[in-house]
Amino acid sequence: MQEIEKKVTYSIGQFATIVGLSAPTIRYYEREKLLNPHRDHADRRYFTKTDVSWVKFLLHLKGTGMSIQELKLYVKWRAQGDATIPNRLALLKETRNDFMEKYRQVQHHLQILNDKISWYEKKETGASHTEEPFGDYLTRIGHSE
Amino acid sequence: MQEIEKKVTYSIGQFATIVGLSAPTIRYYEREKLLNPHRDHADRRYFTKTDVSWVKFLLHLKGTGMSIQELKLYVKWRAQGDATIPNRLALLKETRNDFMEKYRQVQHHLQILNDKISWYEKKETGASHTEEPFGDYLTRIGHSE
DNA sequence: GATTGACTTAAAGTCCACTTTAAGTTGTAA
DNA sequence: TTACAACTTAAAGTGGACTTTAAGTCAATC
Repeated sequence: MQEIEKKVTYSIGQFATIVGLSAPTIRYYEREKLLNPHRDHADRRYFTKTDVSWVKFLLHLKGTGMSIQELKLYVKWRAQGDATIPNRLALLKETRNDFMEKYRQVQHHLQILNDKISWYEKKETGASHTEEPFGDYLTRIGHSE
Repeated sequence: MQEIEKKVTYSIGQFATIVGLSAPTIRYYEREKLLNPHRDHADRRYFTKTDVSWVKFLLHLKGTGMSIQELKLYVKWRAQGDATIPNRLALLKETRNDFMEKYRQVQHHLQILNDKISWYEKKETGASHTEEPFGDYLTRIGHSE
């Protein structure tokens, strides 16, 4: 049963749909050496379930802020074997550090956005007599800046 | 005392430093009509504390995912007065919705990144006999995909 | 056997948010 | 009064991550 499953392959179009990218993007990733699909007798790419997992993993890394260049580096190191594990680990930890920093900032941005929405809602409801400036409002609720 | 405070002004260079942008970026924002600073007798821009608060607020919105185009729209509506409050509120709420969606995705990306780091750390420590593939590891800890 | 749709390539184009360049003006300090 | 830093403008350039174009190949269906 698993023997049968392992033979499943996808064309670039199918693969692109599965992973949520466009076919040109898949080709672009291949040019950047993030992927290297198999080729059939007519030189057409085909992809396996392993490729699906792999690109999904890359997209997770990308989603935490890694650039294409950093992904390339990671992929290069990976191809060089276990000796580069410290390099890869360092890269991932740095990525996580940068991510956490941005994450904190973004939470603050969200807080201000929420405050502004509340302020507008209050203004809409309270009609005319509610004329408190947004800056004062922020200070009052303890979110100055 | 507040009378004195109110007269504080900043040159574009000082202002840029305060808000954490470059002077050319400030000029760019002005071209995009997000800002409009005062001018002195020699046609040089000067900025007030109100401008500082305003650009900081814009940067909070930007930080939640609003594009320059969306900020321009917001600013345009703002200039049109209270009649556009519903428009602004709708824009901010849409921004928040999009933000929350991305936020959830990004949390998942982070989880996978963390898992990968743990997996490498385990591999580094456990040395040779720890040969569990990452996919299996994810499944085992309940973070498949 | 012709049409269709999905594939192939290399190269050029796009979008966003700035950044840099080039040429010139102004206020202060030596 | 000359040097210098900080400002002014319009326009061109940059970087990242794709996307589009153009010209062609191939396999399956009518």
